Amino acid sequence: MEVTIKDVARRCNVAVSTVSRAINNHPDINPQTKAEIMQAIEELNYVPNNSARNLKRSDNKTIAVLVKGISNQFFNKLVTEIEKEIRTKKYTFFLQHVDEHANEVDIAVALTKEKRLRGIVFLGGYEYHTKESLSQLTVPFVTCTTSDFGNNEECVCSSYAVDDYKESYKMTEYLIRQGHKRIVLLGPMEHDESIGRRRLEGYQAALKDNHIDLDEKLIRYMAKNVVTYSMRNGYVVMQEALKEKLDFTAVFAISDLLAIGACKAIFEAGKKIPEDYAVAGFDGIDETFYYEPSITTIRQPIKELATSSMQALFRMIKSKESVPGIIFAGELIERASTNPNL
Amino acid sequence: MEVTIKDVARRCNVAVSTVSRAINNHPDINPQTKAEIMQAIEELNYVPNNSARNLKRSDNKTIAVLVKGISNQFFNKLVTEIEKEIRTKKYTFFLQHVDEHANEVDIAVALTKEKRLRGIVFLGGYEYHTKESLSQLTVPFVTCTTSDFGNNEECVCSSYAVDDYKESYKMTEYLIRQGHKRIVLLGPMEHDESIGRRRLEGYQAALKDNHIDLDEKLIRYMAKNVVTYSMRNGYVVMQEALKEKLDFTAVFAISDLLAIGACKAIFEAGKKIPEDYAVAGFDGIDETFYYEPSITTIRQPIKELATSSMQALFRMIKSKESVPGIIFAGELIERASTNPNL
DNA sequence: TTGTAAGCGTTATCAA
DNA sequence: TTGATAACGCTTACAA
Repeated sequence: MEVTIKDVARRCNVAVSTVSRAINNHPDINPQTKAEIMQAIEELNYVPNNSARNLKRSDNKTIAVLVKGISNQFFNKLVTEIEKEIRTKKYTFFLQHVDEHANEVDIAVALTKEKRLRGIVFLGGYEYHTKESLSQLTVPFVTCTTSDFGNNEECVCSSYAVDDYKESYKMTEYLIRQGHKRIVLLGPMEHDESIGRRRLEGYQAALKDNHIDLDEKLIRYMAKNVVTYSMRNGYVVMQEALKEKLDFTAVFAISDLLAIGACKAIFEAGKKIPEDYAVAGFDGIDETFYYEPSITTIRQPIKELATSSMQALFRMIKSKESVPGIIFAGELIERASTNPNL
Repeated sequence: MEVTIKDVARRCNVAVSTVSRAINNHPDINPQTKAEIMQAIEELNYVPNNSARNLKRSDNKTIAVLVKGISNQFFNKLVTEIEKEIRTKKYTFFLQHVDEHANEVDIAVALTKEKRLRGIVFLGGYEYHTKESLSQLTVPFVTCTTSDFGNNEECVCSSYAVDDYKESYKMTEYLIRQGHKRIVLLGPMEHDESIGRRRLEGYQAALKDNHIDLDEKLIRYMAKNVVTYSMRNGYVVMQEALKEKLDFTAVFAISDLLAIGACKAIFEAGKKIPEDYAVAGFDGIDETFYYEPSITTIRQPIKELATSSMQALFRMIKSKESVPGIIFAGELIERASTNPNL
């Protein structure tokens, strides 16, 4: 059997409450006694049972991170940063991937009860949830990379993301200024209501504002039955477009991984980047730099996204009041995939 | 306050034990009563408190996955598969990254007590641990991608990995047969005692068996102060080698990410792949296909690694007896980065 | 088939 | 400063 607080108490000839005081840094304890207890704990290799603690304590210090959809490099980096922040604050980090088609809020509600969460981080996911489901979320939460969940006046929450519409607009306009008029959009799933849609809208708006007629054929939705936002998806969709002999001079993919897949399809068709087709992505993952040619992209500030999300979450856990979120600026990084002079 | 089992019992005019029987699928319960209870649970939105359950139950169904060192695409894919397996079996998945320089076994021991783990999965990590520290591991564990932990007769454990030595030997020999005699090894950290070392040894052995003198200058250890096994590390080390005007015709990187970094450095130096330098990697991540040119690599069977590890772990949790591990064969995938005809 | 009650390992309250 | 003890929410003998 595992060693418990009782064993420690027995060993030191003190009551369990005294041991508890020692391990929890209570003020009213004799330093001498405490020292002895800590010594015994060391010797016995005692580690408090978390379940018992959580059962008793009101403050079960665990934070869940729910990642919606398949996790890729971008999310992984974000998660890694978040995990660090959580551990630094001595909270327990609990990660769960949630299926593309599942309702992350329902899962969060159940998880909160089951694990007595203190806070939740939502990564990715849809933007709109009903008031009813949201009001069931009794702990503070932050949405990261997705601006917010819609009707959430009653919740303690905050959100941290770039303005997907604006950044997408920025990239499209950049391509237009590079002289492109026929820009393929490697876009979201059809009927997407989330960040993918925002990016699509930014593209459309930029074209319009620059008096370029929107050609629906240039909008290529993500392939079904292929992982969303993946290299493979970009590859498949681009192959299709090339096979159709679609007329275009540039590709704007709404994620870097899609962009990489598209590049491969283009190379396999015997074309050059950027001479035949310019290619740009979105997210700013490291791969874009290392690809040959390096790929133009919008860099999302991952570190800032992670730290400010967590800062807000911890603040809300303390104050039980929502804090204002932040819209971060993305950075357009121009590289050789859209500019032969680089 | 959260709704508890008592609330459900009260609502149904039954005892808590009856409710417990209902939620735990005990046979001795009136189906009618059970139905009513389930109905009430639904209505009250009741979710059992995990901590209380775990405290009472002997079988706290959680499995921890410890990832050593920074996590990259390769590990992420593996972890995702493992998470799926764990959830399928209705276990709780608990992920923790452990620092490159920390002792993962010590962490596992503490975690086991704290969270009452039923099993552990070690990903990456060093190969040798002392008998004493290992004997403290009271729950079954599997090591995945690292052959084993050395002295572990007393543990309930198993291991799943490719033979790093052999696969590395295979790749080196392949490059030799392609006509290369001066092959740069983008190798492990200096003093590495883990898989990196195995791969280095495989390289050395292949050269020797093919009567090629080993030139120490061709062995490039990983850069310190840069994330290990990362694109950046390969990039930096390759830049260095090129600046030295090192004489070589091929590069064998002991990870795909290193290989990609190396490719970039080569391109930036104005050289061609594979015409000037052939490049090969190790692991078989998707990026190697999408890179231009596609990169020759050794594919590790991620899916099989994950499923067989977990199968073994579950079996050991049941039987409390070690099961034999498996050494998987890697697959050499020849691509354009080493063969201009592809 | 159901209810009663003990106990899992902690922390917190109260009294000493 | 310390100790005894109730309680946290659940499972499980055992009794009914």
